[in-house]
Amino acid sequence: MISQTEENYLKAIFKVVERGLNPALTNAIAAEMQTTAASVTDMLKRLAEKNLITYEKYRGVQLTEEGNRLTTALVRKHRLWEVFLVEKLHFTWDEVHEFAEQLEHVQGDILVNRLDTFLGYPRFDPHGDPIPDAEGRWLFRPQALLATLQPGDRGVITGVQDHASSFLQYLDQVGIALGIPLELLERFPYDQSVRVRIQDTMEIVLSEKIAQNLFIKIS
Amino acid sequence: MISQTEENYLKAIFKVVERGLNPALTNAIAAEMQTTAASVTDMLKRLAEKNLITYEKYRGVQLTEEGNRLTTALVRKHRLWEVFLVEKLHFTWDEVHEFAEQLEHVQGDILVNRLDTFLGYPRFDPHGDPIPDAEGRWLFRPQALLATLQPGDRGVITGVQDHASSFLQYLDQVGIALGIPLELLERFPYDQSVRVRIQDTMEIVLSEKIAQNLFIKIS
DNA sequence: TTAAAAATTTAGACTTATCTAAAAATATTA
DNA sequence: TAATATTTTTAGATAAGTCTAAATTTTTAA
Repeated sequence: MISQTEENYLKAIFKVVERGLNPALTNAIAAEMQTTAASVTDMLKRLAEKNLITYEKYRGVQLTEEGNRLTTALVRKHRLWEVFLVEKLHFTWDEVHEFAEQLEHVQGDILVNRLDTFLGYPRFDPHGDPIPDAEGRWLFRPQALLATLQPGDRGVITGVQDHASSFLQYLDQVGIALGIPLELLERFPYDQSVRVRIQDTMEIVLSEKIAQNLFIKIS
Repeated sequence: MISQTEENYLKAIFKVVERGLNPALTNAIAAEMQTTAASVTDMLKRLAEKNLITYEKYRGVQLTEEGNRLTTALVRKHRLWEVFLVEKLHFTWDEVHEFAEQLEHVQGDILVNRLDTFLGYPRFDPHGDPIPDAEGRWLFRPQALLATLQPGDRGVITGVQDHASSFLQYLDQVGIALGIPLELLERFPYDQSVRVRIQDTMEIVLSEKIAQNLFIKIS
């Protein structure tokens, strides 16, 4: 058996690694978990004891195969519940995180799989993140940050890197949502902000920070 | 804040009281929670400290108004999730308890209320138990145990007292489900078993134990 | 009404998860 | 490469929730 706290640590390690830090270091995990390095060290010993991570003192940790399997299942649950919350209960994409954080700890593979069926086997969550299937397989799609596109590039908005409510609400306000066509018109060298056309009609200017957090699938 | 364990104790107290023991005694709560009397005593002190129960040493406990409000909300959540699991995810009525036990601990009033709306404001769960509304109001309906009916009485099956899987699966097997018409044909004095007609067509014999756990709304 | 039985509480210990403060190891930079 | 800064671990405490065994209170029955 694995506790909810242990599950949260596994996810934190997964996120740190996903962000490019591999092996994941104690302080990075502590920041992700919003706790102290001492608490993290304690937990890393427990997780290593359970063979969910490999842990080398002062050198950081990596998920084992079993740790990876568990973490993938967690991410799958989290994202499927997010789809449920948005599509069935009509929450907005900035409201679902806290609920999904709780729902992901509900145990029982059959429940997740029935939920998956009920939702029609979605492969991406409301933020555009991929949802692994029941066997833990990920479906990645080619996408690039808006900040890396060149003027003239066109595509469709496929995801967000930052999940902060304030960011998502801003996107709602300016009319940006997943699936919307977008064309990069020009980049202003002074502050790296970009002028884009969305929905093939409206033109708006987005700051570099926004462009650094929007994923586009170039067509 | 209230922990999941505290929530489970509140529900256990609620069940013991519902069953007719008021105030609820330590041993009855211990049996319900499948733990020791000593652990229960510890927890009763904590719950009394938080003003969720009134606790008199050696004399048992009662829910306070606040304790009752919290417990009602828990029962509401549990039963609404059961409806979701049966109606949307197509689980059977004997499969839903364990999942609902976990889902009921997910925090956030708005989530429960959205779920209620999504499900169409059901007032009874898959076992026929009433679901309190968002204001904590219960809707009771007149119903009697099959064991208390007289030959010639007719009605509709409205609920089960026992929720054990084996009982529910037996009912499935003999064709008994909520909403089905039933007529008591005769009671055999030897063992108090009953012969009934269901669906206005099929005749079956049910043991006294079954009759003691089936609720009928007499028409 | 008093002795025995049953129920309940207390005492003390254990586990998980957390913290602060101090010690140790690693990394950085002069 | 030696001194300093940073990171990480250890040591020792605390709180929640649990347990067993012993003590206490209440109930039952002779």
